[in-house]
Amino acid sequence: MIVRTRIEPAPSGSIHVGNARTALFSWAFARGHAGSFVLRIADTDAKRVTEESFQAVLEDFRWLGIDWDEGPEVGGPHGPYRQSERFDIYREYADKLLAGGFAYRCYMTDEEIDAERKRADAEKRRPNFRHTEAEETAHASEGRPHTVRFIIPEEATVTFHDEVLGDISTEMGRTPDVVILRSDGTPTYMLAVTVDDALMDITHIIRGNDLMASTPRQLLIREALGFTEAPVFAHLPLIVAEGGKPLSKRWGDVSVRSYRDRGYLPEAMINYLALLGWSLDDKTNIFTVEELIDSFSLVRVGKNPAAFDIPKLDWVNMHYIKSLDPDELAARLVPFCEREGMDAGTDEGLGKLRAVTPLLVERLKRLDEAPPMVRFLFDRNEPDEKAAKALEGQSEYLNEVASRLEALSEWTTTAIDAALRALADERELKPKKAFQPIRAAVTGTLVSPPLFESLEILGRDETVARLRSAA
RNA sequence: GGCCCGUUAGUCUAGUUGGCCUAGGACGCCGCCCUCUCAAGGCGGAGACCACGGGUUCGAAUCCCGUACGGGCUACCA
Repeated sequence: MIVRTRIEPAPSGSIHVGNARTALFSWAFARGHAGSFVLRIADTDAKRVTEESFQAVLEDFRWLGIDWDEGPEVGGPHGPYRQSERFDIYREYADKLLAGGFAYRCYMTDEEIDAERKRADAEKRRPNFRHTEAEETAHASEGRPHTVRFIIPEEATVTFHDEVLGDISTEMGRTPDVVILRSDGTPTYMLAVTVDDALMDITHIIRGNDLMASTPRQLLIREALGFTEAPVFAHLPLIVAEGGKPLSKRWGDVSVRSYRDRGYLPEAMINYLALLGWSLDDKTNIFTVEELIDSFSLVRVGKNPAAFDIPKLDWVNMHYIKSLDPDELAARLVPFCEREGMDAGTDEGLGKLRAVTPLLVERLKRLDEAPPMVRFLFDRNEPDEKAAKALEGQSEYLNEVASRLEALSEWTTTAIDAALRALADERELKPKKAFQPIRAAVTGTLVSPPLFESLEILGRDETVARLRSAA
């Protein structure tokens, strides 16, 4: 059997980290089994889907390094891969269901449906949305709009095996007949996903646990449609916020894009996401995508929800930042610096960044932390409040520092270091007392990369000029 | 209300067939060291009666039952 997995995102802008994790596992599973990974766009509710949000989804996957063998832009033998382009197919299957007596037209208005739901609830039974034959003919001749509902056999107990959760058995007695075609003739998720998974020969349906409840219904539809071979199911534990609450916008940023914008590396996101609900072994925290693919297995996926923990993500990200070589890091820093108004994309700008990266690499958790640290190389900024305070009454000292630096025979970190320490010794100043005013004068802040190295990179003329002007 | 799922430290987890678990690793936290700021790094530490209550067993985090708590679904969203 050739393994085929898929991810089916709804294109509502940048993907949710939970979807990214699901995609990652589904993808890793396919890759690890020399199978195919299909990207299918769940845009049956086409009204609010924009081209922009569709592109955002593709871009997020590309950024993460998750590629697809079949799907938008690459095509494939089972296309099209946007459900909005497959409506005819779904209608055809809905007709089959109708013809086979597995579905019926429901002419009820929203009000009627509401009322029936309330009644059913009070009577502790499932709601009934069907019509008598007479009603149906009447409604049809009036041209009343209708949906198509799939009949859930009341006595059915659906059983399936889940690779993560084990055997699941569900009694369908109170599950209402499910809408498969909306009144405008478009299919719902329940129909589209079932038909597509079957038609596209998906062998392993790996998806979020929130969709587990829909599995029995999909199995029933599948069976009614005559698709005899059932796929393997694996429902992944949900990713939640601290306290086990749903990871919603309310909690904070949940889109992949927002993490990208804050300077998380794609390799770090992949690594961290893989740690949510899965583990390589009892002690490995850091691994490459290749290692993930090689060792990923559904058996090792946990059952319980995982909380998204930013501090740990930061730690993983820091690890990957450290592993970048200086040129690579400098290049990745450019957009973040430009965003903050620095002229970092030029040869000169890149040169400055390249020079400081060795100093930054040990102190960045996120790429977006770099701009404030390197700003002094691009602008002569006004001292901030704390820096201004550190400069008070330091005129004479700063002028002396400037003179000493001017007198240096060579402009190197070692020479600067020696000169400034010598001066501090002469004046019996503790290092901190001696160096903070200089840092304040030159960088405009009390927090910067190591001082002597920073001065060397800045250059003698600029350093001296800043010292004199702050004095 | 109904159907289904889950429950190891603040967090992610290891714990595959019950004994090597006096529960392992990581993040975070605390302390010390290093130190020109901020970090990083090194060393050490606290933190879990394995949700709770019953069983089964010579022996249970691991098996069974119940309870509590949490979550998902119960849409003409996916």
